[in-house]
Parts: sequence; C-alpha cells; structure tokens
Amino acid sequence: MYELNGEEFFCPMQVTLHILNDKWKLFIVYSLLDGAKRFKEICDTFPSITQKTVSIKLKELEASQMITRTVYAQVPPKVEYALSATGKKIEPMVKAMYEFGLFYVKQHGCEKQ
Amino acid sequence: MYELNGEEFFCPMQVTLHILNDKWKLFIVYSLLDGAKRFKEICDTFPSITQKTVSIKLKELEASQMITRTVYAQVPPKVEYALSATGKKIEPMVKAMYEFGLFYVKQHGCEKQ
DNA sequence: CAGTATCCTCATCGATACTG
DNA sequence: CAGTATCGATGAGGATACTG
Repeated sequence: MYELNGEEFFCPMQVTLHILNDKWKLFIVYSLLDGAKRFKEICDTFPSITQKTVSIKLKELEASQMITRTVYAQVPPKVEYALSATGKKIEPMVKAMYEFGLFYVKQHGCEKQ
Repeated sequence: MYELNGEEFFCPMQVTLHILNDKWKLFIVYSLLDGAKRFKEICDTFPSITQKTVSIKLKELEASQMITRTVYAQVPPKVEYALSATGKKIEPMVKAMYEFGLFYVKQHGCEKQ
C-alpha cells in the first residue's frame, strides 16, 4: 500500500499511471529525454497542444518531481524545463513503449511512405 | 509516418499512446497478463470502474487487436477476454512501468504499513 | 518569451435500470 | 452472466485574448 498526497495506491503501476497517464504528460517527458527545453520549444514540439495545457502539464509534472524548472534572470525571460533525476528514470519505460509501438505498426502494416 | 484507421502518427510512441493512453486500458491489459478473465472478473478487479466503461474499453481494445473475446455457448453465458499475441507484447512495457512506480514510491517514501 | 485569464465544448466516466 | 440504454456530472483540454 502506498500513499501520494492523500491518495492511496495498491500497486506501483497505479502510481506510475497516476503520475503520467494523460493525453500529454508522457509526450512531454519523452521530448525532454533529449535534454532541457524552453517553454516555447515544448509548445512547438506538439503543434496541437495549447500554451495553456503545456503550462498546466508542466506544473503537474514539476509537482510530482518529474521535471525541474530553471529561470534565467534576463530579458526576454528564459525558462528551461528538464527531467529531474527521478524523471530520467522513465527512460526504460519510454523505450519499451517505443518498441511496442514499432512492433505494432509493423505487425499491422501501418507504415506510409 | 504511420497510419491507423485514418489517423496519422509520426512516432511509434504516439501509436502506443493512441492505443493505450486512457484512464483504464492499461489497467485492463495489465490485469490480463495473468491469464484470461471473464467480464465479471474484470469488473471485480477494479471496484471503481463501472460495467459500462469496462464494456467500452474491452471493445476498443478488441478493435485495436490487443485482446481476444471468446464466447462459450452455454447458459449462463460465459465470455472470456485474453491478451492477443500482439497484446502480450506489452509485457516489457508494463514491467518497466511497474519498476518505475516502485522506484518512485521508494524515492519519495510513500510506503504505508 | 513565458506565461494567465476567460469562456466553452466535448469526451469520459459514473449511476441506475433493464434485457437475452 | 454479460452486457445495453439512458441520463447526467465533471473536468480536461481547446480558442482566444491579454500581461509582465
């Protein structure tokens, strides 16, 4: 049995899904595996996500200690988001997800030119 | 570039998330790793999910070829859901998610008696 | 550049009841 | 047992505009 800010979980899987299971978070942490990104870069990485959603998701990921937020005191402002030590631990998981996707599209002949 | 019933994807990760990223699907396929389950068993595994949602999610998972549905001609009816060959390929991914959750709760001291 | 503030839509999910 | 039908709540996320 585990507890995370008031909520109870019976299985580590549940914890993982609690932290990452939504439409965007996994994409965001995935894109940060290459290295730190600025707010605008993250927005540009996914054209179909809005600034507002990016903002919310980054806050949530920061709250669950998956990413760090670094503000550079300059004008114009520069803020960088990067995976925390904990966040970097997603790598094997993300790799496995990538591999599965690769297998799936091959299996189902979903490739296009 | 990949295509799945009309939608376009640029990355295998995107495909994986398209198939599995919602509140329940990962839990369901996860619970099927032990072996086939009947409809009621799946409902009972997750007390906080409704029959309706289970029904919808099973249909979606079947449509994306992740699970198989076997009807036994008997009264009362018996229907079994099991992972397909494709579905079984989630195992490394799920293991990685489990491991991450485990790491996370240890790191953050979330264990309760 | 890096966000907030509003307003709004729409899918997801829950509650409950009913059926072959 | 294995669902479907109906209705309703809710909240994530989109569109757009604005700010330090």
